[in-house]
Amino acid sequence: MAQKRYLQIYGTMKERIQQGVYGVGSYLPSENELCNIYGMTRTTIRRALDELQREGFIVREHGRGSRVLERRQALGLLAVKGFSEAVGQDVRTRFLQTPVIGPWPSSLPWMPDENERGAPAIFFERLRGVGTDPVMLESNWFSSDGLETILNTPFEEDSFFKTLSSRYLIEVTGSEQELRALHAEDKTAGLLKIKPGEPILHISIRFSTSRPRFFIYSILKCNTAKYPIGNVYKHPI
Amino acid sequence: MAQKRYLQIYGTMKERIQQGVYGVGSYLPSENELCNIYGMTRTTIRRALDELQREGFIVREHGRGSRVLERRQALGLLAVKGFSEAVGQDVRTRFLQTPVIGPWPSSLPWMPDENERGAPAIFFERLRGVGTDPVMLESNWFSSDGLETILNTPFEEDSFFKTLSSRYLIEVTGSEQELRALHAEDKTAGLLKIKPGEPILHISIRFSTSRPRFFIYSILKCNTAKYPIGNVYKHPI
DNA sequence: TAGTGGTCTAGACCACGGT
DNA sequence: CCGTGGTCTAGACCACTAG
Repeated sequence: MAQKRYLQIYGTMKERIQQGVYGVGSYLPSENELCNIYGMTRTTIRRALDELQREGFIVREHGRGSRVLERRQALGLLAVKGFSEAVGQDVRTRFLQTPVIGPWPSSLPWMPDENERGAPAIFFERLRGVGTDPVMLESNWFSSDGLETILNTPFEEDSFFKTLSSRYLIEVTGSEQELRALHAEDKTAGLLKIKPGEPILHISIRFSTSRPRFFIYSILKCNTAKYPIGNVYKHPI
Repeated sequence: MAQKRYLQIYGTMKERIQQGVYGVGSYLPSENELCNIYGMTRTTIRRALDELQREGFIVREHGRGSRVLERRQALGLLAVKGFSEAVGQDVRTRFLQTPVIGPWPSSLPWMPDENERGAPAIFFERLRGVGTDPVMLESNWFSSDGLETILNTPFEEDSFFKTLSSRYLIEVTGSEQELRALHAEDKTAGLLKIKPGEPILHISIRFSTSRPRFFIYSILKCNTAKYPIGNVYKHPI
């Protein structure tokens, strides 16, 4: 085998996207067409497209096709995944603010669209720590439209996403993130027990969901001095 | 369909790993055994295991099996992928130090093992920028053992990884990363044209390769003020 | 050599989007 | 209704590990 077949098609498609043969916003040939063109089965074609999607070159749209995405201005270095209760064993959570109705924040990398701003936001805030060390301040916003009842009942198993799923049948389908290193403001510094101005890692996330035009916005402010954010990754490609 | 079958098996295996039914360092039942146990085909089983691997719960070992990994001390929030020339279009690179023989650094999250320290390190450093803005200082170390000839010849297409691959047949197979927000030291601040003490995002990476016990260590110091690190991710699960 | 994971084929049926 | 992507089956052959 000279090269893996899914790598051939992956490389070809990536090249053509970068060269503009398949322009931003346009659709790739359908999976069945690619099968015929390249003489591979759908499994192999799909494997290549899966990786292109993971790297943010395309999105698959059920019933429509695979659309070419705009390359982002930010440095595309990290393939980031969502929450998925990935925090470890010893993590403790304390509510600083249980869900309340409030205004939308002004400091997000993504502006909530008109549809979302039609209803006020629901906001909640938690402090997460390992043992007795506070390490992360988590702030969350989402549209109250249709979710007012979440104000009156506690989360299931302390998990917001599980509650969304089981009570409202809303599933997280994707996320978009930005990482920044910033000075800690006084409030954050106090909560994380560090000096104001110390560097803090800000992770801003926009979760997309199975409910159209419903997003969840989160800002995580992490003290990485003792617990850096980390992971292992084995390249599938 | 009550639930997708690959999600069933994914959830079951994840639960058992977290509960210690499959302890750290042990091997999961083989893919064929799982097929029989759960009455699914290998494709479906493998899809679940693929995701567990992506999230860092297991590693697949060709010819041996799927081994359960230790959950890391760091907060496991990001599934991070490697370089893969992911930096954008306008990115310019300037060598601050072309490859030279030198001592191993002392400030890495992972200590090079005895085998690697048997030979001195090769070090090189680059400044990467978008247009005229410097945004990232990249420092790299790896063992000189068998790679001395890399000192005398420029990289192919400016890419270290391409050079490794074509000239030494060494491929990157995985990476491990840690993210920290830190104060900029004077030297870094000068190069990135910011004030000393400003917050800087440090990304420490250990690349593993197809050559056993040969790793590449990188530290990226990023000024995220203008260009945050970012990405999109569509959850496959 | 036996067993494992890695790649690939050739189908099937379903859910979704647009006509 | 048809074409799209999403899930799944039932095989095949290969490459790697270990006894």
